[in-house]
Amino acid sequence: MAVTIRDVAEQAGVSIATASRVLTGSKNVSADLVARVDESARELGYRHNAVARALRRGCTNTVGMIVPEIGNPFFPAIVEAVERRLQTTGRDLLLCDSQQDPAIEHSRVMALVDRQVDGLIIVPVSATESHTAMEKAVGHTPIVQIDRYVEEFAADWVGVDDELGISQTVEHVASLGARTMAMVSATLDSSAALRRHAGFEKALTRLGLPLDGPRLLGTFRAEWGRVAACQLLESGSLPDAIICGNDEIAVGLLGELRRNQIRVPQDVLVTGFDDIRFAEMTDPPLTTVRQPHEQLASEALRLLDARIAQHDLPVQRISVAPSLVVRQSTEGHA
Amino acid sequence: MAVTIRDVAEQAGVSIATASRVLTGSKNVSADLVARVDESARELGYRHNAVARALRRGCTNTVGMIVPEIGNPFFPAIVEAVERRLQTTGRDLLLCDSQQDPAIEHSRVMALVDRQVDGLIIVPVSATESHTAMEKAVGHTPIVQIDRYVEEFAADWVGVDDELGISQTVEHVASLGARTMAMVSATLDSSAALRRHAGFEKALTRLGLPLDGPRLLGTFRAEWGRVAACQLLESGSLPDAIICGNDEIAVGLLGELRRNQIRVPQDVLVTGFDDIRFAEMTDPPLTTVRQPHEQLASEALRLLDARIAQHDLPVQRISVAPSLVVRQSTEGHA
DNA sequence: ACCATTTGGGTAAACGTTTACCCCTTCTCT
DNA sequence: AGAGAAGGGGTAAACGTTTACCCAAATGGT
Repeated sequence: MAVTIRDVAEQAGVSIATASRVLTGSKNVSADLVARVDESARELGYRHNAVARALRRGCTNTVGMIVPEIGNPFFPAIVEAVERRLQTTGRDLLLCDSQQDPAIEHSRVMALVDRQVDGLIIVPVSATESHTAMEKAVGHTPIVQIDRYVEEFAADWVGVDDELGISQTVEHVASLGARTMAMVSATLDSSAALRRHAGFEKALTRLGLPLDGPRLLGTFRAEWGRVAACQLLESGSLPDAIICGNDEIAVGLLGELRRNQIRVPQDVLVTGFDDIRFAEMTDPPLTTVRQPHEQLASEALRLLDARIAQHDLPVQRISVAPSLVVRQSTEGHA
Repeated sequence: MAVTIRDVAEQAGVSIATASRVLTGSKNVSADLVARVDESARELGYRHNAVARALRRGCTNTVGMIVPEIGNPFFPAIVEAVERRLQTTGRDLLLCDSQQDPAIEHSRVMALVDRQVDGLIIVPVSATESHTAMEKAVGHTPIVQIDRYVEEFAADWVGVDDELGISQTVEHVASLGARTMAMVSATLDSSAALRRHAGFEKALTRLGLPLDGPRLLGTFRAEWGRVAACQLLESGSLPDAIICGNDEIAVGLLGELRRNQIRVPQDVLVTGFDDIRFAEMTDPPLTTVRQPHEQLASEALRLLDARIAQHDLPVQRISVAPSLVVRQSTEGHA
């Protein structure tokens, strides 16, 4: 069987309490006992039992995280940043994939609550349907939303200013002479889709550009970008620019355009959102909106830790400014 | 405070033992008590404490997983498959990123062991240096390696047959008339890099093709693919085909070739490995070797569960056959 | 009608820690 | 030298479950 603190104490000839004190690095224990206990622990290969400790201490040193789809490269980027940051404080990450399904999301939230995670970082699937899961969780554990948020529910959030991000792309392509624009994005379930869509409309209005261009709303996946490209092509006339809701869509769309001998940026400008790892490797490299993963992760954990320290803090919504990354999918138009 | 089983028992007017029996669905408890307890639990919003349960039962219903780099899209694909499969058995995933560093990997392994995970799924960073971490873990918890393995160490493994996969690409391009081939891959630290390299050499030998082509070994990242492309271009003469160690490398390489007006597949054939999500979206779409994620994940869990059930099972190494996916990066050569 | 068996449910121990509380030394200060 | 403080270390309770063990009642068979 596994060696416990009792074995260590016995071997060192001290009480369990003393062994514990040594092993947790408490003061008030004489140097020779520290040596004896440490020695015994080393000899026996003692490892503390985190489960027992968690039960006693009432804190698991674990943070739960739920993302809609690990396969979408934007989320691993966030997960990676969060995980790295957690490691520096000796905590681990319990990761769940809600598979874009509010019901699964709900069950994952409860599972993490049951596991007594110290806090929860969630990218809610839906702006409306993720409501109940959040509500349930919030009574049990500190929670912060990242990237997306749910409507009409007061919980911390940190994310990029989606409206601003999209405006930047719209203004950018407008400055290059684009007047007619299509948007290809996801259906308006998530806050991300909603805000990006809203940003698109507002920017067009502000610039006095026509509002009657196509709005193709599907999912945040490349396959949808491909399908949407087909639809645009079938409609007969291409707009001056296609603003995509994220990079994955743009990638799929670029592929389909290429297959149809449409040249980007000469025939149409294309932009994405997220600046995923492959955005600079597409053909042509994709103009997009960069999300600062590290900053998002660190802000999220800052918020979470603040709330862990004090549960009844006022709700904060931190939106960080994204930055436009201009690449060839909009350059060299002239 | 949180509501415990004691509260439920009190409210239902039964002993804690009975409440527990009801809530864990044991037999031997009368129908009306079941009703009373369930009712109380519902009323009070009782959730069992998984930490306490784990301590008592000696099993956490948690599986740990360590990958070298979540950012590399191949790993999220595996993680996603594993996680989905775990959900069906009510278990959760404790995910760690070893950041390609054996030292970090070692500390993550121990952290997961401390947390009493029921089992460990690991993609070892290095074929040699991950040895100590594995050795330590194996005494504590069932463990299965996935994708990569460590040398000279008997632990379960499931992965794709790397040599076979690479052979398929080599034979494929050879059948298209390629005689000189370069390999662009990662340094031979990991079993994946090793086996793919070996497969490359063996295939060339078997086919009687020249063995003196360039072997550029760096990392499994796109940036390295880009740099390697530069080196190949500077060397003056391009080979007939470039066999890449994974898709990420191929993506970076394709980008750089394009920038230099090298046409693929007309001027050179290019292949990848993994069939990541974006392999069919590159320009041109990438011929590659598909890894069956779902199958790998399910085999890994099967192995793990078998070993959880019985620790002293004979070690198994399951290699599944990969399949070549031919796309335009090698087609239309003629 | 009596014994043997089953069924239902309570008592308490156990899982491996941490820590409040207490006691005994050993200082330090007057 | 005596009182008080401080340091060191042991005892035992607690964290929230599950479950072995036990006893009482009910059931069934003769």
